Amino acid sequence: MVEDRRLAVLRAIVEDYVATEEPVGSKALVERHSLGVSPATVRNDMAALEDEGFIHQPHTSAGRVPTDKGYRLFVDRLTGVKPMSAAERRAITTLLDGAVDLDDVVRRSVRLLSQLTRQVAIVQYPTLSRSTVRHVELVSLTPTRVMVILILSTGRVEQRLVDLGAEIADEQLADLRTRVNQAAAGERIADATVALGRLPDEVVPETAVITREVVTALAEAMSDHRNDARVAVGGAANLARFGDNFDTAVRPLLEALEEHVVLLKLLGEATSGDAVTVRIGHEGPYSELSSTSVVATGYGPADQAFATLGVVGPTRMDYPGSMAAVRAVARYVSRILDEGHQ
Amino acid sequence: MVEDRRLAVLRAIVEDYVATEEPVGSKALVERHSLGVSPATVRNDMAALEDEGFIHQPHTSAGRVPTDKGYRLFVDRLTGVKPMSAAERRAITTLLDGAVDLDDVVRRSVRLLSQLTRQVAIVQYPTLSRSTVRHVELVSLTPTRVMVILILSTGRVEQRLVDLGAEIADEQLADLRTRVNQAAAGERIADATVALGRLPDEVVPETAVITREVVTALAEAMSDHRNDARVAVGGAANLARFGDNFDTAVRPLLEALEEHVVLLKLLGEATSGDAVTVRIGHEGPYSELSSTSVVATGYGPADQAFATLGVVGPTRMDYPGSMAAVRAVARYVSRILDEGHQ
DNA sequence: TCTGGCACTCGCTGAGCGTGAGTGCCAAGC
DNA sequence: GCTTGGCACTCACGCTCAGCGAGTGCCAGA
Repeated sequence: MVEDRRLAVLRAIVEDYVATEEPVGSKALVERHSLGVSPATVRNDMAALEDEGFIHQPHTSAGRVPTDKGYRLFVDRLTGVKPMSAAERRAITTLLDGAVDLDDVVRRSVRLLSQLTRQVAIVQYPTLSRSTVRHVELVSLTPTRVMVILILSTGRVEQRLVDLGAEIADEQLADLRTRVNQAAAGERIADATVALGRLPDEVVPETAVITREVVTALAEAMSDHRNDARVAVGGAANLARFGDNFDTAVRPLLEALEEHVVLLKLLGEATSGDAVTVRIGHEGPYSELSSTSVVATGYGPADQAFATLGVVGPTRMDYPGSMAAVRAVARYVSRILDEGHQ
Repeated sequence: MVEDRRLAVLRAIVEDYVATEEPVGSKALVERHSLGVSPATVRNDMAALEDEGFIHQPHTSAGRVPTDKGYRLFVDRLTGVKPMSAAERRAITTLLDGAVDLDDVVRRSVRLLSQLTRQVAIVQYPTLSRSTVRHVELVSLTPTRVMVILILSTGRVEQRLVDLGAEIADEQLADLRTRVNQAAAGERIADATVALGRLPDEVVPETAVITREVVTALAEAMSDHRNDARVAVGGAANLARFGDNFDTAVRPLLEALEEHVVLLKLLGEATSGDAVTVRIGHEGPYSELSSTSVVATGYGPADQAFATLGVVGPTRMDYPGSMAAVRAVARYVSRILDEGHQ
């Protein structure tokens, strides 16, 4: 009844405001939407919505603008699942199927997401917690420095440069390589770390120190810490589209994009499980980003720990469209990872 | 004499304009610089400089602004080598010495450059033309898909996902791995490509197809094509500092930053050898970037093909400072790569 | 509960005006 | 032959102010 119409009015306000970027008035509203009532009625509803804090008037003789609370209600109760168009589906499949490796999947996903949503896209590199060690390679760069390369069953590769502090002969290195691989190959990360931890005690004392250095580097590479910290960002050029409020919106976001740790926090806190989550304006932890929203979700092969991906944009954004795009890309990427992981 | 003073006036104009971002007038000029002449004289010089096209007047009754030609003269004849401060040197060494691998060196360099110059920094990943193959790893993901991982002597790692089109047994894969490594390990890229090319003819016919797929992927990974196309970008937040002329300067640059191919062209054309090169405004190939300049240089271990790094910013930028920073970072990175390469 | 009418608010726009930084030119001086 | 002080001139910028119009709140009647 009345309550329903009020929600319809709110929805109409959000939609119009997102489309026009201008405060929307009662008259324009009835013209553009078939609400079946007069502007006066809409005005009453607007007054009520404003009392409840869903919309806000920039100044007396202006139209209304949704508040964060208004967007929240819109997102929670007023948006259905917006299906992707055929062209969009095609874009997703063709672009992502061409990926040659894991990094490429991530890079392409970022590009895809930013193009679909015309927002800034952020994709976290998948964590590797459940994967197993495929191979460890030790490459001698100088007599005292070794590059440790860890290859995982997912195809993910981690590298570490190790300064041994002492010279190592080629045979020693070969022996060490064999031992490390015997201990770690085929094992899950966690198990491999344990097995490797025992290695220094098993070798002849002279090489114990060197072994320890290598094992430490491997352990570090395996702790997904640094992996967690890696994100790909794309579509920053889309920021150009909201050229107004440059200082309040664009600048802080541009700064945040440089700080990958901040981005991860942004993505991480917005996400729970594999549902698409939306965080609107001030709901986030950063006051400087109070006029930006985050739409994010977890993704990953079914049996693996989640990574997250999503988009960041102005609170005045196309939530249904962004949510649909984020969901679709996450699903498709998950499927690719699932295949790759068998 | 007169000519000398005119150049001094040009230098003063450039310096003041870079500092204040405002057209500079004759009076302000004599106040801030000890030119030893009166404003009237400076005005005469300015008129001459304007006739020659080195400076320009936005409108009558305004001060003068350097033209691209003026900046060019400034860069070519009026800037000495500006030494880095002790603090800056320290920043370079401490930040770069902490790098764990090649990718990390690049990432840190970008960060460093953008912080030193307060501009957008771009670093191309080093090419690998002269390096040798250290190891090739084949990881079976599904019965018909294999991840090919190429490890080079520089520590660089390339991955390719290969769809074999047919199933491959574990023993077959192990055999193939051995053969590939026997053919390629220790060889230079070019030689390895040749040796690998012969492989499909040497194996039993049943595995020839599969072998060919793998070899093709390796050859692709070794051609430095995709490597060349990789760049790291940082400091986009610095764009926020020139909030004026958002549309003419910030937006096109932001868009260019997304297009790594464009960036490479930008860097590449600006660079020749290991000298720091400056390209100013319209001198570049992109008309949209006519109000930005590029300061770039080649870098890399002495015996290797060059990669490039540099900064991009408004034509109104601190050229001496940027050139010094670019030169210093390039040198230090080259040294690190030299060590790593022994 | 909805609607039409009406008075009111107030940001936006554009015109008009004063101010001052900066110029170009000229005649006198070193 | 440069350099300099003086002087008239130009013109962007900032300010004020009035008119416009979109939009509102309220009220009385359907």
